[in-house]
Amino acid sequence: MNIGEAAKASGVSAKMIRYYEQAGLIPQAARRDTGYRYYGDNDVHRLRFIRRARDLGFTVEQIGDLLSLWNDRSRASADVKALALGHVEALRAKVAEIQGMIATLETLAASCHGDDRPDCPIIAGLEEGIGSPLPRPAPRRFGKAGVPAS
Amino acid sequence: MNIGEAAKASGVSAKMIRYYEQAGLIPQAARRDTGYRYYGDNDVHRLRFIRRARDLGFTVEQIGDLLSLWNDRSRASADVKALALGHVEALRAKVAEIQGMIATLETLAASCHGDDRPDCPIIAGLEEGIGSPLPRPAPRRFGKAGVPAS
DNA sequence: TCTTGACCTTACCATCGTGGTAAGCCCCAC
DNA sequence: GTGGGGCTTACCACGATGGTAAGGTCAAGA
Repeated sequence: MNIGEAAKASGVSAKMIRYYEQAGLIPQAARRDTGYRYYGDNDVHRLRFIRRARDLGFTVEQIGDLLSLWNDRSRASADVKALALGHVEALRAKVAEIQGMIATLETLAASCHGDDRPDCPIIAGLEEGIGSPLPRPAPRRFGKAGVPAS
Repeated sequence: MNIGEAAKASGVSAKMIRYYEQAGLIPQAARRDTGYRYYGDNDVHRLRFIRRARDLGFTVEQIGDLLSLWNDRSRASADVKALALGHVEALRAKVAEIQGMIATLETLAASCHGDDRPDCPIIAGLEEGIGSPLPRPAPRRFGKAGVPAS
């Protein structure tokens, strides 16, 4: 099948299929005489795997590792589990970070009467520094690759 | 003071100060004869405000709105509160999304014995589709601008 | 006075995953 | 044979941030 059909069958856009190929996540697709890529069921299977891993928040790089593990029929399941649990830890850290933001915002919002009057503790909180004067530059351990945007 | 001092005083890197200026978040800085930008205490105050808003996960665009509200001494506190609570909603959605990922991963990991043997339900889950066959393209309502990377 | 090093300037490039666009070729159905 | 849709590559864009390079400036010390 052509790339469009593979896209429909796998849930990965044609655009992203080309990107994954270029990124080395999937092998170079076979080509027809015209230059069109063509795909078989195996390829779609692999793409679906990738799609699901993305839905679970793995980065493209991590998916590369997962694919290696998938293809290595003799690897220990412990290796896979370690990768998965490591990712869970990263996700949890992200959640904690966001929940900290939520808590601060809710505290501020709770003390804001939210009516016609102009004075507002939310603005004041941003001005003055909420709890600590400057929460310090944030370790940013999960920057960029932490969790995909969507 | 020069940009470096303003950066230290505000917790915003010189790089980002220039970026915020270019993005219209802060007005064009005054310049010395040499072309050096210089800043006063007001500017640092504004930068600190921005810094804290970023720490709370507001996007640069939203911070623009916040700054407008800050500068508009006659706006209703309700306007600020609405912005803040809207953001809280977006953050909560993000948390829910990530927690869904965590739940799935933990379910998979729990059923993986995690020893030397190669068979692994985590890989199988990615292959077969975890719960629903294809979780469907994800509404992606909070893409890009949802929550900053770090 | 000259030098040195720290600071400033602008203009680029990279990240990460995704979407868009444009120019041009290909294929199938009518 | 023609039209519309699919395919190709090669670009640009996003958002927020960091990096680098090439060049101007400033202040302190020799």
